[in-house]
Amino acid sequence: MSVAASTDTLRRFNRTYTQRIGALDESFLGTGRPLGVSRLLFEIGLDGSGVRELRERLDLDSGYLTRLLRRLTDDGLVDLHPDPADGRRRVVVLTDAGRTAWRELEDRSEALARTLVEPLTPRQRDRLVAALHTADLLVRAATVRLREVPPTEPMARQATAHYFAELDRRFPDGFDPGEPDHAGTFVVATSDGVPVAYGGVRPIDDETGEIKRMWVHDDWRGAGLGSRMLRHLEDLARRLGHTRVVLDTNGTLLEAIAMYERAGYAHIERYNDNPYAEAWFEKPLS
Amino acid sequence: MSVAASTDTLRRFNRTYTQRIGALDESFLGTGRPLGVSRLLFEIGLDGSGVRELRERLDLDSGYLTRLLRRLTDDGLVDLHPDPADGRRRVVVLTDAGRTAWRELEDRSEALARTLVEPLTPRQRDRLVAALHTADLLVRAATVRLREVPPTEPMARQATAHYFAELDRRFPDGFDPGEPDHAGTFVVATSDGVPVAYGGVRPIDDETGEIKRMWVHDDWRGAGLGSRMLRHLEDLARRLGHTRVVLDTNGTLLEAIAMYERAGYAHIERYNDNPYAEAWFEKPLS
DNA sequence: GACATTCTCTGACCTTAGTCAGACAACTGG
DNA sequence: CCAGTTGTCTGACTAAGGTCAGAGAATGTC
Repeated sequence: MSVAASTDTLRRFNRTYTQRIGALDESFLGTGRPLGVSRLLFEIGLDGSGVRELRERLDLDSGYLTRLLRRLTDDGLVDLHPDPADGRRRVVVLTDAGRTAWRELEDRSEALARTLVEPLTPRQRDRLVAALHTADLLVRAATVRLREVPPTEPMARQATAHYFAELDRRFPDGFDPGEPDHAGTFVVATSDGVPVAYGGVRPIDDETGEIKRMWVHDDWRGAGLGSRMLRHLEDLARRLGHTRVVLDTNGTLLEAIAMYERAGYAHIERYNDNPYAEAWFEKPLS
Repeated sequence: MSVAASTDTLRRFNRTYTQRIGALDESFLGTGRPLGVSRLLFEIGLDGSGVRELRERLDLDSGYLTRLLRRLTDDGLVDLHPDPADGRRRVVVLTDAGRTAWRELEDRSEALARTLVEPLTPRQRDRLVAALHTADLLVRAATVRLREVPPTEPMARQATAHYFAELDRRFPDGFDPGEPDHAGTFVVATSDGVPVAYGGVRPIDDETGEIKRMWVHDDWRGAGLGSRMLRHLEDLARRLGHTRVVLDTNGTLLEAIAMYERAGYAHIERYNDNPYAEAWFEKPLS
């Protein structure tokens, strides 16, 4: 289906959704407390959370978050403690009252879902659930956030570790990453604060950039994330002044090779001495 | 599928949706103007609108709507004229500048849809579109609003007209509504200001209420709306002090009969002299 | 050990989004 | 033609939901 034909349905749905469920959501969850505070309370969760993490996840201004948390502490719903591992940070935990309030939110959220699902027949329910499940996956995939990171940042390290582990799993004789090599500019794709794809560009010479460490999370394969990351890295290489990109890969990584070919990469001769590489590609950047 | 099993998916989707698309929506549409004003502008549409209708559709406070419209007129985007048919009412029409702004919103909305759809492969797009289409229908069905109305109100008249027209179409010898009879309490189900289902309860005696003029819009059959209206009318009858409800119907209305049986109605003897009736039902109200 | 950075918090400030009561004009039913 | 209703508008008010600059402590880096 063409992009244009898809957007109609999407827009119609968006309208239906914001009008109906959005309104319901507010009337259900925002009782007694403003909606934002309720959502924050819910997001803290029964196990508590780091303030830092909350700020990232909810994308809030730090001053604003402090104030929201103030309201929750004033109401006796949460306690703030300094993080034992890092004295600058705080962690939030729910008090007993907070736990009760959290469960009440949980109940309301469940009740909201019920009012929506109950009028439907079992068959319709099945259809709705299947539809929403699909939509959820695809919407998540489409709204993943790509961000440049230094390869030494925790998120990048995590992604790299996943990448190496996968190579080790898939190569017949395993994989040894050797000395850590942090040359290049790296990009991580995150969803809910978890790395789901990764990759980087290392300059080989003025013209040429090399695409490195392309990785996509298992659960996210087939969601178009790989091609998206690849396009993103090509843009990055272009911005870095390169006019072509190259990459190497191993013959066992069939999906990757297929993707490179789909994306307009052409086979070339060996250009490096990477012992694990079995195929080399290049693509000119227009 | 059970209600409980369904709510998980729904809640997860709701979370994904409000977090991602909700946020995108704001950043896309709310540029320059607050989101509410933008939405209002969009809702007015290229053909203009009655203020009264806008208030109904968007469920806004009249004072608030006046003020929102003020901002749009101040910005030179819309003009307000008195309705020629009724001097109390106003109609809003877009100015040339308003039309331009409207188209820009349209473009942005389209662009938002694109950013969501574009990262997907054509196959995934198909899946997303199908899923959202289904979800849209079912969410609409589940969030229809039921409201008591005097049977003389325009909305009720419309629904009654649809009902009579359908009987006339389906009965072999047509249907003649005869003298208008407005006895009873009526309920209309509306979606986006259009009646989609209708029905009423007329007291026969202290114990007994009669369910009358049950009608569901063609496009909405099979969405559980009929059973929902029926349940609603039973509740209404209960509130009116009745302990049982009865109804009559015609043999050609097979779906209706099946629905009554599913809902616990039992066949009884003829209890009235309605020449069109061929089957009579009753149900005790617990 | 100095310097830059990170994290939380505070004060000052602002817009958005709404509610409520009442004024006033236009219409409707008897 | 009069009493009640409907539709719009105004004034007065409130809560929600932020933004921005900077202070001050804790930590990392050289």
